Amino acid sequence: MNARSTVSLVGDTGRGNEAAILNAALEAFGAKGFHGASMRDVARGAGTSLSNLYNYFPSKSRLLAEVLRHANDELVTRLHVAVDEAGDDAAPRMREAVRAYVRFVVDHQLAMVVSTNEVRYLAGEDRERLVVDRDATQAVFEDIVAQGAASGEFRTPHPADAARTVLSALAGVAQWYRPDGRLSRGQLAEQQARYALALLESPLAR
Amino acid sequence: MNARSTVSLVGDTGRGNEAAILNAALEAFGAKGFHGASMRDVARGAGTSLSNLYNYFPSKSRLLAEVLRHANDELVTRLHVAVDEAGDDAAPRMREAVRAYVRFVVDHQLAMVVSTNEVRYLAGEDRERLVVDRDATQAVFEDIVAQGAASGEFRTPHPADAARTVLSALAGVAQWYRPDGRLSRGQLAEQQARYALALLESPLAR
Amino acid sequence: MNARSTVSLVGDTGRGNEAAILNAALEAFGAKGFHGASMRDVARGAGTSLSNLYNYFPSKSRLLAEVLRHANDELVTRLHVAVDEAGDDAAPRMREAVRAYVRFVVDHQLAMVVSTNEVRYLAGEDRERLVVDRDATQAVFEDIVAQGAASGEFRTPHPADAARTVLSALAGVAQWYRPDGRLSRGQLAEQQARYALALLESPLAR
Amino acid sequence: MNARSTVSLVGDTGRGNEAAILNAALEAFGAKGFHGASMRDVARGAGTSLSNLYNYFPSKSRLLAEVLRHANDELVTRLHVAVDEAGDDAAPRMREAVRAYVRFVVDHQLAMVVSTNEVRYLAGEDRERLVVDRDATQAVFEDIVAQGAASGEFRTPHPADAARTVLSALAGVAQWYRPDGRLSRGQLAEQQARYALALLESPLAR
DNA sequence: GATGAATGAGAATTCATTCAT
DNA sequence: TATGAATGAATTCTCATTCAT
Repeated sequence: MNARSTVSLVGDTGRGNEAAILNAALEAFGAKGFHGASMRDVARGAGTSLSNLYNYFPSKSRLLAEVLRHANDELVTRLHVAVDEAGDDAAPRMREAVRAYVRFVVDHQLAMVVSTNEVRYLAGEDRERLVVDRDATQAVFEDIVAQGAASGEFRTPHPADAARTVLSALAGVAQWYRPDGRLSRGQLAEQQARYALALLESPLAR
Repeated sequence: MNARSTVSLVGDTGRGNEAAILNAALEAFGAKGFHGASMRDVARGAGTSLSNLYNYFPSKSRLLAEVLRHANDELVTRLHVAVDEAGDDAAPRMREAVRAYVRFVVDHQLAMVVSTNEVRYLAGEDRERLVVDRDATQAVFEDIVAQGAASGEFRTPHPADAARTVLSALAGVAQWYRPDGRLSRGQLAEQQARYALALLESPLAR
Repeated sequence: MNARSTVSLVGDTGRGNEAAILNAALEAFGAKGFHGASMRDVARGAGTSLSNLYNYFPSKSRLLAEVLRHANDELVTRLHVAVDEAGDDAAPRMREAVRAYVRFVVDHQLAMVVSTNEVRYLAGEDRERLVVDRDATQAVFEDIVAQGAASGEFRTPHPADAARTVLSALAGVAQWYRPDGRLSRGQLAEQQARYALALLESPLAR
Repeated sequence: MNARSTVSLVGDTGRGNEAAILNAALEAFGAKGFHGASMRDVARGAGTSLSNLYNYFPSKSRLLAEVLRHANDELVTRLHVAVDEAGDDAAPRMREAVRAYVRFVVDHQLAMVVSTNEVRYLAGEDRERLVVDRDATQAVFEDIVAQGAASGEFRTPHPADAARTVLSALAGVAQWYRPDGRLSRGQLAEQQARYALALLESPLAR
């Protein structure tokens, strides 16, 4: 069984409609983009009134910021867990990082798409906080590539550039993935892991 | 000297302000996104009046469509020229395709960014026409990978998936590239070519 | 004393500014026509902001539709009441119908004028609903004429055509009536009743 | 054969596109109303350019004025001809006047509809000139009714009021007439003549 | 927390009209 | 006479946000 319906990004936060609003915002921003979606769209999706939105979030921008924060937190957490459990060698660590990333895309594709497409509309502190989160994700991959380059497991030069390229390839997955596609979640993860290791010129890549 | 200021995508079309409007639209959509940019922004950028825009394009959507058409036409043309001149073997053909793509990104980064981020706001016929153009780009890479897989030059299985992944990596370049960056245009192209060939498991990849 | 200032068509609806907006719309459409009047005109007349109009009516068309619906509802109601109280014979029933119609014109001339001149700008469901209402008015007159033709009270052939002609004559009243005119409300009604009965070739017409 | 396609109101005026523009304006104003129709609509209908319209008519208002003048001129002329040929007695004169009016409606329904619905948008001199024409039409009917009332042919009191009512009934014809209707042009004229004479309480009314 | 009403700014688009050619 | 390009004002409608309840 391939299909796996995307699950709400945010679970109950113990604060009334907050989770419903965040999830509705994710859906609205995903469907129409930040500027294309209106607060009315979000309210409708959350099943509450327009003005009640402002009891939870002071502005549309902050709403977007919170949505993206939830998405990135979850991704970073999953990456760290996966890598920590992968032992000490670079290749298996990279393999697990890719797997975790792909699984996140499959579970929360919309969150990834919105995260990619709408960050640009953040400004000020919100933007900075997001950049930090982004960098944390990037750092996970960079560290592994650097480690592998040092140990000889990866023969690619310029670890940072290579890591960035691996991440670009992974980000692409969120753009084209369809839950009813040919590959299962596991197969997709396996495939991307192979691409990544090959790109990094790991002799272990099958 | 690395920096190479991005050049206007559209040259004089022989019809009054048309080129100025298209270029201003590209800039506006690039800076603020399709919904974030207003027709006033475009008019201001083109140095004409708001209402005059509508003597050239019947709607904001069609304006976006034309911008994207110009961008994709140019890219597809460049790809075909590059590949045609690259001889018969898959690896050099892929290398030239990647180089041409990267050069286009460097010359017209904004066009690539807008093309990637704003296609989703097209609808109806405009969208379909764009999809056709997109598929043409993808086909160039797929054909090369398939040829290389058949000849043994590339050992990666699933040529279509691999081609798509290469393109994702390339699309990423447009998102982070800065003209004042560390790598020259040529170095950047070279690097991406190496990543692509490695990813495709070409034994020739250094 | 003849003059009788036209009274607001719509009384308080229990929903904020709704009645004020409907009455302002009636006045604006009456003064400048549907396309000649702007939503700004309506807002100004209703003493509210332009955008607030859209909290009550989703579009200018729907606003027109509601205005016309109120007008026609009132007319049809008055006609039915008048006819029901007029006994069983066709001639007095026709006389009362005409009287009621004329009284409505005098009380709500603007509503009648707008109703006549602007229906054409309705479309879709709104138009259909209005046509139904219109037909109800026409049916009142047709039924009476048909009854009178059957009983011999009216000697005109083609009851439907004759009824339509009577209604045309009555509709004309709304176009030229001025409250400060020569005839009182009662005299005007009497006169029109005489014309109608004569047209229908009733021997009772004096 | 009933159907009789409405014929262009204005024939060649010996001045380039003038007739085409006037007829296109009639059609546009008829279809969408004065304010609902744009000069672009008129230009399209006339097969010429927007700006060329202004070589013939200095403004939209004047264009409307000219259209209405042509329509009313033709109607008044037809009425005078018909009445002059009808002998000296009031009843046959009225009959011929009604016939001529109905024939005009059938031949140029659109002109009548526009004439009725859009006069209100004229202002200043244009309006005054139209009112004069209107009054000429009304005078034709009033004179006949007055003559008949004096001679005893019509027993209705208040000749001016009665004449106005007859005209209202006739104006109604333009609003509902359809060329593919049940009645032929002749039958329609006959029927309306009967209604008019009956309304006027002429003993000769059959 | 929750709501409905309210608002000013701004959106895309259309308009009648002008002008240089 | 004819045109295409241009424009400023106005159009309908939507927006994010506020506020009294």
